[in-house]
Amino acid sequence: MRYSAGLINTVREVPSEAEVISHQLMLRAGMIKKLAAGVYSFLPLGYRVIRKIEEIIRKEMDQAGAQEVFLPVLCPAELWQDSGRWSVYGPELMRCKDRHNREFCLGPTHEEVITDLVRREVKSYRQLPLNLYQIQTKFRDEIRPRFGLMRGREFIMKDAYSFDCDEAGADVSYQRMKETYQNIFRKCGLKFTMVEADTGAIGGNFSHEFMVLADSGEDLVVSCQKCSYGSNIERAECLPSKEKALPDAPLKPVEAVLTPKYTAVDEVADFLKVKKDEGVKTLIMKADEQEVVVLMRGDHELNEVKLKNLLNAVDIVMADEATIETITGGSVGFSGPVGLERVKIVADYSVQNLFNFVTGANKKDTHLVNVNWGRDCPVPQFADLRLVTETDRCPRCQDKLTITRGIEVGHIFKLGTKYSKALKAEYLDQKGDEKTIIMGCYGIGVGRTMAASIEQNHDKDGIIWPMPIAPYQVLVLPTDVTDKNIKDTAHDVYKQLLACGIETIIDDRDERPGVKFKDADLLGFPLRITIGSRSLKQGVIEIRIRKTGENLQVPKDDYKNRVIKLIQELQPQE
RNA sequence: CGGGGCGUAGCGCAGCCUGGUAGCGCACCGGUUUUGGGAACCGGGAGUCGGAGGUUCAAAUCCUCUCGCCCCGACCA
Repeated sequence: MRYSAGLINTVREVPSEAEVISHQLMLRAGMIKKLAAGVYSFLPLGYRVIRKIEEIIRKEMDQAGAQEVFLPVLCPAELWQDSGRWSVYGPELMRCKDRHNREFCLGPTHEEVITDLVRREVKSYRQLPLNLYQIQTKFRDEIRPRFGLMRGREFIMKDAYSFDCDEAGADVSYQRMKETYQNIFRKCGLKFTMVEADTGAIGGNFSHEFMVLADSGEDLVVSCQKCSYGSNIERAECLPSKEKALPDAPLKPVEAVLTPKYTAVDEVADFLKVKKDEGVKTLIMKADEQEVVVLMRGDHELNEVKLKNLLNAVDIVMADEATIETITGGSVGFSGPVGLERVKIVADYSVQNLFNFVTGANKKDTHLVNVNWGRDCPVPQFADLRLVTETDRCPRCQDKLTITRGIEVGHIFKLGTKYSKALKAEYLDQKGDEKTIIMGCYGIGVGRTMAASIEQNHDKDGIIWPMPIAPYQVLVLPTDVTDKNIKDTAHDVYKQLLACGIETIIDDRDERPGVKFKDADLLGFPLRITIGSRSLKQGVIEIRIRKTGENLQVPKDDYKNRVIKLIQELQPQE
């Protein structure tokens, strides 16, 4: 590729729309361009990266025995009504109507479509197991598209679906995808970690996420320093807190204390001279329009996903002021469990062992001290409802936990029969009995993987592409194309490398060297060969490694071998 | 959807408060000199000032409405 013939426009200044580094660099490198919020065009260099990631995915998926298909983006509403998700998916589903007023949606994921296909095609156990995948544009009308390719409303996703006769087979399929995903991300040159995850709107029994660790990540990843335990914080289990021995002395009588204007746990604890973990905070939530009171220890945070799963709710939000006042009869900031009737109360395990604790009085500017379960308020339902913190211990091995930010680039689910049952995807087994197919589904965000790679591989000068997904492996850079000797040598090197099957681009623009060096760094090609008067005089070829900044001077007759070797060395190690 | 911010040339911004010729830097086009880490000078093209309505002799500027975009929360590959 000749640079001068390419559509490559780099920009010096950071566009104001970009917050995270991958977004900034992709815009500055002219790899993507925004058309609308969360909707991006890929320009030639950017699209080359996408295609490289896609090819790695295809190769690994095919090797795992999966077959590629291509499903429609436009999906009829009926299928979604059958699965029940037409109403559940909410405004995130891009809906539209055709000229006959029939309803459709733009596929945000394809369980319905693929299950429909399979139920029509598969009749016998002889046709199973099956793993079908596609790489395609998905649509989700996200409330807030963010961070460029990281969270778009239109995005490229690889989605795969497995179909098995029984649980054992489904486990094998799941396991195979788990390994395949690790291969894919490793071959893309990413550092990642696999964690347990919540199943969310897709549903199913259990799932794993593949996380690229990066500060800009939207997820929090909990991992054990000792064993292999890793989990999305949404799912991370909390070990029950150590039991506090009940006091020998009889429980103290409840007392109301004036705490004017103090609503925050910190303030109340300070004011009453107690520790934060000696108080119970009371959250009034709405779970699908049903009010529920949640009790947490003062120093803990609610994990909304756990609450959602406990209540089997679709949507959880904080109740508004009016609702809180109706339920508690008091003002916001002074809620407590005492005297609450006719409302569901759930509490985190950590408050189970508290006694003589502090809580709101459901009365303005008032808190209660020495509250005790049973005596002063009903004993609520206890459950694991809180967010893990770094002071918690690993639920598997009791060692220390760390919490880091991560970008979810892949997610695999064991679905079970959620969709096959709803859509009646069945087969006949050996005995001729009708059985429901067991499913799994497996997603990879292709654009997000590209963004995550940049988050992980960049420096102050720009992108540093891992070799396997770089738009070009080598950039040949003549410092001055008006010098015939330099120009001819550069073109010769360029042709030689192409002849070796190396993906090469030559910066044949009539620009000053500084401009070309800056662009080379920004665009992030792994290897750069500089042809200038300096190296010509010395009779050497100069190879620069983007990642390390190392400059190699190699003999003219050996440079091809060196380039080939360097390309190999820069491949991810097995 | 709630909270905050921003819409002026392809990009980054000034001008708005106090109404009166639409500006700067980068990028782009032509020219001269330059050429190993974002060159200098000369000349040039490019703008419905997000949109609609209003106030006014006069609106980028004041008022009302509206649309878009970005950031913080709920969603997720």
